[in-house]
Formats: sequence, C-alpha cells, structure tokens
Amino acid sequence: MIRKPRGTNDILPENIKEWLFVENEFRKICSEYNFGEIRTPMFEKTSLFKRGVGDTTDIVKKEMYNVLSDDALYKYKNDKFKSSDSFTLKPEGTAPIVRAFVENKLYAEKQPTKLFYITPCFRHERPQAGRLRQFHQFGIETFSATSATADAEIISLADVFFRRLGIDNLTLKINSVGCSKCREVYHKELKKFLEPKLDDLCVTCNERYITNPLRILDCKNEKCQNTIAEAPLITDYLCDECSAHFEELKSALDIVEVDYIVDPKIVRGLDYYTKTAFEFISTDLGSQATVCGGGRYNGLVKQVDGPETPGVGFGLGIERLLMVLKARKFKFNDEKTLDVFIVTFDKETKMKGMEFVTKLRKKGVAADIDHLERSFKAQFRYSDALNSKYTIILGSDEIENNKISLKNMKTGEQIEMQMDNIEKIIELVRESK
RNA sequence: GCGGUUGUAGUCAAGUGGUUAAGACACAGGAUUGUGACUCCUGCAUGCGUGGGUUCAAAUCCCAUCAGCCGCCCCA
Repeated sequence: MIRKPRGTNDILPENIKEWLFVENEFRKICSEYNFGEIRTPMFEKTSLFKRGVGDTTDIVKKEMYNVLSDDALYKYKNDKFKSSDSFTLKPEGTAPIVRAFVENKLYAEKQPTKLFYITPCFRHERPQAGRLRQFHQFGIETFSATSATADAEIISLADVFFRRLGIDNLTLKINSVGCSKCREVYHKELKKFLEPKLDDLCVTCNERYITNPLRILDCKNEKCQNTIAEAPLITDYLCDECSAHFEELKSALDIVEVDYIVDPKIVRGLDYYTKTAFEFISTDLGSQATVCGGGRYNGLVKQVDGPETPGVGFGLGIERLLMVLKARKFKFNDEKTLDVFIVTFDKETKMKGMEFVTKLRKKGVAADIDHLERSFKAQFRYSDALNSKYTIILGSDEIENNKISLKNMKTGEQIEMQMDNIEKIIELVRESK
C-alpha cells in the first residue's frame, strides 16, 4: 500500500465541516477588521526564505523542503548553480506576503496595507501531535503602520476570534525584543552575565550561547532556569523608542480589553522580529502549546528589497486551533444535508427515479437515489442512515397513477401527491429547515 | 535531528510460543411478497504495521524497517 507522506493528513468529508467553519469565521472577522485576503504560491525561491526568515534559523537550516527548478538543473549542468535557483515549499506565511507586497508595489497604494491569508506550510520536522510536516495557518499582516495600535489591532483580532469560538482559556504572553540597536547592547550584557555560568547550563544552552543566547532564556531545563533566574532582561535594555512603543502597546491592549501577561523571556525563532513579540498559549495541547504567534518586523520589507516599511502580523495554526476546539468539546453544526431520498424498486422505477431526482436537484433540492441495487428495505434503512428529511417512494403503483408517496422521516407522516408537483416538495423541504 | 513508547478487522480491543485469532461497535444482508429508528438472526482478519530470522511450531522471541504517540529541539 502506498501511504501518505509522514506528517501529512487527509481531511475527510466528516471533518471538512470543522475546517470550513473556522475558515469562514476567520474570513468573517478579518473582513470586520478590514483585512483583505491574499493568496501566494505554494513555493517560492529558496533565497526569499534564506533572506527573510534568516539563514541561521532552524527553519532555514534544516526544515525546508527544497527542490531544484528546471532552470537550476540546467544551470547546474553548466556549473552555474546558485541557491536562488532552487524553490522551497513555503515554511511560513509572512515572507511570501512581504515578497508579494514588494513585487506588486502594494506600498504605492493607500496605506496601511492590511492582508490576511489561509495557507498550508511545510517543514521537515519529526511529527508529533500538533506538529506536522504539512500544516495550515491563518495569518494576517499590517504594513506601513509604526504605531503600537496596529500591534494591538492584530492581537485583538486573534483574541476576539478565539473568544467567538468559545476559547477563553488561552494565555497571551507579550514581550518586546527591541530593535537591532537595543538588542546589540542587551546581547552583550546577557553574554557577560552568562559567561561565568556556562558550566551550569545544559549542552544545548552552551551551543545557544554561541548561536543565539536569547534562546537560553526559554530553555525548559530546570537547572538552566535556576541559573538564569537573575539574568538581565531585554525589557530593561530597550532604547527609548522601543520602550515607548512597548508602553504604548500595553495601553492599547488595555483599551481594546485584551488580557495579557508580560513575559520578558519569550523569544521568537524567526530572525525578522523587532519590538513586539507575542504568543497565545493553550494548556490543551501538550508540548506544542502555541496556537498563535507573531510580532513586529520592521526590517523585513527592506530585507526583501522593498522600501523601508514596518510590518506586524501573526500566524495561527489551524490544526492546533482545531485540537483546542476538540479538547473543549466544541459543537460543530451538524445539520441535515439531504432533503430527499428516493426509493425505487426495479429498472423501470429506477429510471423514473433518476428523472425525478434530477428535476429536484435542478430546483436546488438536495436529493439522492440508490445506485447499489439495494432492496426496498435496505434503501429505506440507508435513507434513515443519511438523516434525510423526506423519503419519496416511487413504485409501479405510483408511476401508473402519476403519483409519488412522500414520507416525513421525523414524524412518520406519509402523503401521496402528483408527481409533477415539485413546487410542493420544495415548500415542504423549506418548512422543515 | 536525539531519547522513549506503541502497532491485532473501518473503530475499540482479548490473546504473551502450540492446533479453527475472543468480544463489542460500525458496516452489509435477512426476519413471508412495498416502509427506517428498537429487537432478533446471519455475514465480516488463511490474517496480527512491513520484511527477514530463531523454532517441530511465532500475533507472541530476535533483528531491521515503516507509522502513530510522548518528551527534547524548534515552532503554528
């Protein structure tokens, strides 16, 4: 048997309603917050992510699905291969949106540009519950707004979205990771603090000391946590501008009535974040606890060859969202979908049934008929199993009299009526909705 | 990428070296000729994730491999 690739999922008809539901809710709220939908390709030039997400990040270093383009293969033969000639299945949503913003010169339109997207993402990781190789994200991005009210707006959107779905047990953690200026100062201070304590830190933290000292702050190792308890915090080293922005954000969140806790230790794994960083954490999810994460990225547009333009956004994991909803026993609408099922007896009545079912469908009635040569009784049982509102019996008696028998499956009431009285059926179906 | 753990039908499972692989749910058919739900009856794994090996004998032991789950790493 050929199996699906590891870490991917089929979404079957019985689950699709959950997806459609959250997608619709997300589209709705984005429209209310005045964000417009954007769709970008499933793959991009590899160089976009190397430059946008950051060459040193885990995502770029070891989790991307790269594929050589035809052009690259040709050039490779001619010994002219460049990394920009390979493609990568998008590992995250923001860099492609930024690319589209720049390439389509959206910065020249009225500002700010407020975009949202729904997209699959691909990362080559070891799968776990809540962590897949193909997963799906909702995301939004606001470009050209420097004000912290823009940060508060997207956080509010996520907050209201969750609450509408009845999720009120998430923790919102916010932090400011500063700009390149204050980060540089902070890095030095942090390294100075950690240097004499390296022996007390775990192996990975010692590696992180060299590659990305910020990450040591959210190590889960207890010994490391004790060691760094007194470590300097980024929030104490923010420059005036970043500090003012962070204060503005907190006031704005208070105004829009979003609860948060400041956690100076949250760090984001993508290089492009500046100033605001935040995540919504769930306790229903095990170790993959972040349902939604995002922040500000004031240098990214420039980094991707656009004009210097600030941005803020978030990514929201759809699979994780659905896991939370299931953990909270969320009731998805399970309305009857079939209005009418038609029961027939033999070749002749079946053909008449086909004619009739098509007439109903043309009028917008959800109708179906047996294709498995089932017995009369089995057809009835099937109609019941489908949860159909009405069952129509079409036998030789009915055909002879140009009539049908129509049974209401809920009340058991059965009536006879003229076969061409489709309008009456439509009326009955509408009534029972 | 690292460590741990699990893998018997569509689903949940019993079986831990011996002959025909329990049971439940689901599914399909039937209970006197054209009426569903309840009830009753019948059917449904030459097969135990896959491939090797040990043995007279393997779902059971060993090795490899694949997949799921948990933790780490990382992140949505």
